[in-house]
Amino acid sequence: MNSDETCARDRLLHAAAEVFGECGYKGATVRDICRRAGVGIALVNYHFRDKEGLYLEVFRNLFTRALREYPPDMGLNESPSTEERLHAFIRSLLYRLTMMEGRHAIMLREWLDPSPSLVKLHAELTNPLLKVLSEILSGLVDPHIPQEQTAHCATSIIGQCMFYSPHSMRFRLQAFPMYQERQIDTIARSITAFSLGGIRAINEEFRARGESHEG
Amino acid sequence: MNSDETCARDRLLHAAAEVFGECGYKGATVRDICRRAGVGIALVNYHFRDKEGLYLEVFRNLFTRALREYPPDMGLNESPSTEERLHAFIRSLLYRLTMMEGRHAIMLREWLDPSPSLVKLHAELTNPLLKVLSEILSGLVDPHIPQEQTAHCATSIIGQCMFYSPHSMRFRLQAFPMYQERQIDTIARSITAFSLGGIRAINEEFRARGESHEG
Amino acid sequence: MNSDETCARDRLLHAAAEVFGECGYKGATVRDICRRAGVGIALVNYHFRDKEGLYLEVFRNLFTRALREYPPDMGLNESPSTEERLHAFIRSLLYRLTMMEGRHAIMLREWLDPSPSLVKLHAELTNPLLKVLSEILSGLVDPHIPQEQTAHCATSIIGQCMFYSPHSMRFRLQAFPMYQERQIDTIARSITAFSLGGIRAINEEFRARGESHEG
Amino acid sequence: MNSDETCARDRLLHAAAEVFGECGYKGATVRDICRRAGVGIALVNYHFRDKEGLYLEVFRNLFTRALREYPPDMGLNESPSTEERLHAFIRSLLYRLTMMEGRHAIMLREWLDPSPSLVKLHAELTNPLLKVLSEILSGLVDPHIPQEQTAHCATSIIGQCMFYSPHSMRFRLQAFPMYQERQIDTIARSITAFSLGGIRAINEEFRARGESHEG
DNA sequence: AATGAATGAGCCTTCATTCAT
DNA sequence: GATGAATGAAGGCTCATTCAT
Repeated sequence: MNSDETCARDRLLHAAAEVFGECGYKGATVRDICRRAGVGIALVNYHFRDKEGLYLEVFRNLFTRALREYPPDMGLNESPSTEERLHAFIRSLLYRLTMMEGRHAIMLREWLDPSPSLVKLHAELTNPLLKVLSEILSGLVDPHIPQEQTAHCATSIIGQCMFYSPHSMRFRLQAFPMYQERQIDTIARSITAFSLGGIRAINEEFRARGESHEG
Repeated sequence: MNSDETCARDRLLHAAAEVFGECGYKGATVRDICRRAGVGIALVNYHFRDKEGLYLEVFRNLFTRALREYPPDMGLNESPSTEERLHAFIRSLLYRLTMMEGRHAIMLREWLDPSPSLVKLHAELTNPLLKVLSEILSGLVDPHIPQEQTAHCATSIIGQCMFYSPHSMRFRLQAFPMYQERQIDTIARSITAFSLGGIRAINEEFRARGESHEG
Repeated sequence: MNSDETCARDRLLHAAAEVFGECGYKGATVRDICRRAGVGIALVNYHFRDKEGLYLEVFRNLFTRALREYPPDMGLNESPSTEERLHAFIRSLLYRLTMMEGRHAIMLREWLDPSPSLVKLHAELTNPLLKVLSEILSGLVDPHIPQEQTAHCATSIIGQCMFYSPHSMRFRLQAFPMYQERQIDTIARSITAFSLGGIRAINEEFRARGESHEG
Repeated sequence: MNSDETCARDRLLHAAAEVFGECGYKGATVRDICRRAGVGIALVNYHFRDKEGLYLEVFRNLFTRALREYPPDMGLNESPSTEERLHAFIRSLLYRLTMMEGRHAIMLREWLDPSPSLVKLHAELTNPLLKVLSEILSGLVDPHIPQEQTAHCATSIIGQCMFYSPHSMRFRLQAFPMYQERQIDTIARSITAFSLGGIRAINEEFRARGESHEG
């Protein structure tokens, strides 16, 4: 459609995001990507050196673009409460995951089943986000609770969000209905409430155990 | 070791579980599987018709074996409470996931990124488990809460467990420490407590909203 | 022609000898070789692992076969003189070179411009021949002549023969007439006479210089 | 170093001489040549029409430059003897071959294994040299000896020199020591002595045969 | 004079699959 | 029940070449 407007390099990135998302790294073929982009096969070697180089660039592009569009403090007012910050974090994560749907499914695949060669880049891009979550949790979890337990909470929260990915098992089992983009806010509220309740329970259990030890 | 004792078909299944687990469906090669199994290449077609047929059989085998060893009511006494049943469900799921680790990572891959052709079998095997969870949740979630919200709770619970899979992103980012097999019980307790708190919060929120509507 | 009689592996070797000889290693294509052999493309990988593996095997095959057919003591009677042994050596070398003509030109190419990966095998196969020549020369060259000078004589002899290769420059410049197989004996006699004269001259020069030093 | 001083065309020729020499015609890539020359890829087509055109030009350049530097009468005094002229011819040939070593190995490759498309140019450049050698030999070989036999002598002489090429088999087998540039004169003397002896032997043999026929 | 983005043919290799035994 | 020789389609990648600037 826009094969005459944008430059070939960008068309290649665009098509690669689609194909990698649909077929995964191994399943995608350079030929198919170039055909969809409407460019010669040799261009992937010319611009990105490799199939892997192309993949890496696509990944980086999508990740940063999604993060720019849906940052972890998305839609927060001036002085948000910690609960609001957690909600924003969860909501933005869900939005990013949803945004990747269809032509940008590559990111989801990478989250669910990372390619060995991309682990480094992945960690590089993801670690800042994890730090944000850790910082939010430090305002919710009892400060005496051991670090490990807090990490479990973080894992629980991210795990819930990831599992809503349209590429996860949940999507295919059809036991649960497919969710629409406009339902994301509902899901975000649900996960937030669920998680706040979970954290509260962890706190209570910890305090109860502490008292029984002391008493 | 037992390459001379067990029959070729079983050796093939064993080797296939390894290779599919290590490399994924696309990444695994029939040649490699047969080499590891110590059998001729044509045997895969002879016994399983296809690479896909072999994959399917491996999947069914591992799934049912894991389910036999760690059933969803694992370790429950005679008349368990609903909370105990949820804990048993979560714990058995974690054990099954962990059991598949290493030699049998194929299952985890399939959960995270199902092959299209296996969705049917997958649903066939998984749906009974989801029914069990639904039934457990029906004893914990306020009966007036809409079906959809209950489904969200189920999704949250399974999502948490899945995310502990050693093949998921969490495992590779190293922000969280790798867990040992003996730590599964700890994780199971944590997820159970977190989820019970989550469900309680969902219930409370629903009632609060209901009262505000009524009042 | 005999594509139904001999086994595929041999047909492949035969065709490869032809194509490598005509086009060189780089210039030859696996596709062309397989087409000429009347076999599928994957067979080169199946039997020889690589294009290089095939090349290596072709080389070894031709070399040993030529050596079996025209050994360096070809046509010698019971107690040959040293001159006769040199003549036999030169004649057999010319015969081997000529035998390679056409479909077996690969060897000539390898002698003239060795592939890096084959140097080892080449030396392995050639060194015994060089030892034979050295031993012959030790009966012709003055024993007081330094080793290096003897090596020069060996080089001169082999160089003369090699240059008659139908693939060498001489062949293409057309300043010299192409030689027929039946002329090999004439050429062998010429080179032998030339070389014996050369060795004699080297001996004389050495002695003359020695006397002038002494006197 | 002088990548900014000399014009692009010359830098291209220089780099091409290197790369062609190292990798041969097929092995060399236009991209590599242009990268080494520090110019755009399209320039080879612009200046030389073709990869082959570039090769041809490089060849002609090197050949004429070597011939200018080491002409076949190199270092001769006013009225040289025929033997001295043969020595000069051999010595200059060895020098030219050696000069091409390293950066300009292309010439040696071409002598050993000429590209079909260059045979014409090659003959054009080489034939005058062969005429010089023929003329020298006419002063050494018995005038009654048939033309063909004289040609054999010429072939023997050139063959000996060519075989000293650092790219020939001799160089790689390590059975003979590598020669240094300063040893060229020694080698030239050796080949000259060897060849004069050879020619003398050919003459003697011819006369002996003639007498036996007459007598 | 010179560039570099872009191309398509073609190369080597791999892979799942089959057939004769 | 089991083998392994043999296949063809397809994949990633390279290369000489051209075109617009």
